[in-house]
Amino acid sequence: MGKREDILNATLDLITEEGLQSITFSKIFKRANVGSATFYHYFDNKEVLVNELYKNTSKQMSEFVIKDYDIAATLYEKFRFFLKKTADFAISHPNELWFLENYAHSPFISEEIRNAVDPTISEFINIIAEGQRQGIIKDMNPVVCFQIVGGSILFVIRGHLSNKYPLSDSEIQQTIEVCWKGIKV
Amino acid sequence: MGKREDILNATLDLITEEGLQSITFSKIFKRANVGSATFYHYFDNKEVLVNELYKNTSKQMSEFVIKDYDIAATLYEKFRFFLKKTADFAISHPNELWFLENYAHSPFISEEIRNAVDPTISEFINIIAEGQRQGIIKDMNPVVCFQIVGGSILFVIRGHLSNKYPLSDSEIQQTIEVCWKGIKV
Amino acid sequence: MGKREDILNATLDLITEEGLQSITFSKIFKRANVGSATFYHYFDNKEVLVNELYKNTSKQMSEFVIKDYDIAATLYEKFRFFLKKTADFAISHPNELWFLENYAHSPFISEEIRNAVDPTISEFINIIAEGQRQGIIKDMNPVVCFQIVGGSILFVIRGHLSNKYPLSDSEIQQTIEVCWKGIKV
Amino acid sequence: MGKREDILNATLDLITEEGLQSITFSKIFKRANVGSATFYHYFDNKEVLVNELYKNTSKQMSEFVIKDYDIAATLYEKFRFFLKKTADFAISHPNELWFLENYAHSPFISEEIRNAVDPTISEFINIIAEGQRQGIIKDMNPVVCFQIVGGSILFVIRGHLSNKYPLSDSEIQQTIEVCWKGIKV
DNA sequence: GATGAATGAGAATTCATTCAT
DNA sequence: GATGAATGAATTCTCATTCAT
Repeated sequence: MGKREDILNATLDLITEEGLQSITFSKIFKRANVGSATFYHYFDNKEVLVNELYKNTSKQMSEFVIKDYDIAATLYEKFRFFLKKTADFAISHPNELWFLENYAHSPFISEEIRNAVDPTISEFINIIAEGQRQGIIKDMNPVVCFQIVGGSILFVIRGHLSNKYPLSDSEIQQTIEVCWKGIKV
Repeated sequence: MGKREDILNATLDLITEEGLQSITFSKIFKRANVGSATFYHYFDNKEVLVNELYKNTSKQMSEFVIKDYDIAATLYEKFRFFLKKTADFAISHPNELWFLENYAHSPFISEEIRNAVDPTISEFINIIAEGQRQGIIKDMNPVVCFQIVGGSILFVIRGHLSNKYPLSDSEIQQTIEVCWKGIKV
Repeated sequence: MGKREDILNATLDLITEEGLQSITFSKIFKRANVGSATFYHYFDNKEVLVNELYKNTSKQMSEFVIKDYDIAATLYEKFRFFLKKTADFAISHPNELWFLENYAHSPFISEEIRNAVDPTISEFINIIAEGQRQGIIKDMNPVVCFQIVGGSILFVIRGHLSNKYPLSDSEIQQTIEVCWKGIKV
Repeated sequence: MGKREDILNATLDLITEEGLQSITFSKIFKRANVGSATFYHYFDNKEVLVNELYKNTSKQMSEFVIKDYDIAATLYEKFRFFLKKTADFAISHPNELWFLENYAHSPFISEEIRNAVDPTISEFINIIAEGQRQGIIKDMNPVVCFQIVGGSILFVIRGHLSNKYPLSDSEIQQTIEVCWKGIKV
């Protein structure tokens, strides 16, 4: 495992423990067991680090969600699959989720990276569009539709992570049902 | 208008203009026309300022949403009202919204303030519970239900604010319809 | 009891509790229950306060030591009296003592006040000079002689106050004996 | 010579030149030719610096006094030696002396450092105890005895440094004689 | 006489970044 | 490739003092 990974891991760990605001480079150096100059060997500056981390974490989430995706499943099953896997990731990786949500708006994240097309999301949006073509899902901007169902599932997890309520699998299933019922014709 | 207000206003203005990351105290002092020590006369430190601002902004949103609330309206109308007003606030106050979402997770915000009960949200949750009692809305944890519909509407706005798509009133109405259809029996 | 006294008392109290270095005016204002401007009504600035305190405390010590002075006593008895009373004051007013010792060297104390003649000390030095005239005490600069015996007694108390050793009356008597034996012919 | 030494030296120089009260960090940085952050690389904060300086200065005095100590000398000669060297140090290093006396009582100096055993003082106290064993010096707590003679010599120097009187070698010899006569049997 | 909000100069401290090794 | 001592500009925060009431 290289120093570069150490730095990225240490940064996410620290975000987890102390919150985004209070992170300093020297904390990262100490945590990653890395000299300060070593950092600059791998990352030109803070911005580059954060962008890299954002890319990494995005990819991690994307790959987690798409894993075990059954291309032969029905449209409804695929829809359920995406939301369920998203919920699973959010619950098991709360800090990654939180980092992604916060930094997506940050001036640090370059336009290019923020707008990069995520293949998993693309596939999900394709599924929605396909559903619309088949007359199963309501006609609307499929990206808006994606935001509707994505927002629902993520906010339900958020509420749970903020200790507003316990969350069992049945609530998650319920949420997915609500989403499906809402958007279907 | 006292210096304390000046400081709070200047801070929010600066967040609006420059984003959260780049704000420094000296910028606040200059903007508020206030000596540095004056700041510390009113706020013990940065944390206190941010908490105060969070309380203020929460209240602002809460009051914006509840304004013109018609207690005599039907349950469906009330539901639509809350989501529409939330969307209106989000669109017209993007920086306030972003500040609230980001800082809600920050270690700066005290547990006490984070968990404070918002009367507008309470009323919305009550409406949901009332709908359930009347057999109009599906039986589920009303707070979870609130997160579902709130997440939908806010994510739709977010997507718009991130330039993913233009947003006309008809998309907002559509979103509200999806929410209602999803949760009703 | 006037505000002026309150300020002086509060200042000495704070020196006692927190040490000289860490005293600030706002602490004094709070402790004395006095507005900041009230302070400046009585004392032009910090220097004046410290000088006033120095004068006050000097006088307090001086009056404590001279109290019950028996002008009819023998020279030896008078000598013992001064040293014993000095020791008594030092033990019972450690903070006053410490303030006097530290600030005597401070640039804050004006030359005028630092060099002001203390009547009690004058009387003690007179006693020494008288002893020399009578051929009882060794011939030397009486002020130097005063420093010798004063230094002895105060350092013995200091050592005690610094917890180097317990101190009973017999050690004090012993110290006085040493002083007397040292300077007598 | 490292930066750490530079900082300590600059601090002592400044105390010597300007007195304790007026020292600021930026003066130290300039004098030591050191960036501000460099200071914090070596010393966690002001307190640590002052403690370190206290240790250094203590050691300096200790080494000055013990220098040229003749272990073969008679007890009386040793006694004279310690007092004479103490006086020499006090006269030639008034600021160091004053720093030691003032800061010994300061809350800045940690208990541990304040109570550290000085080998030169230990040796002096041993000499006193040895004199008592030989029946030359009066029986009393040797530490008290040390304070008696130390206080005498230091107060005599103090009086001189405060411009109360000129001081030639003969007054110092006289003072040492008084001390010896006072404590011997 | 008494007040305390307001101040700005300046203090201590932190930070991202560089450079010689 | 790896290091960490060194940096100075920037930042947070303090302080003695003033002024309008």
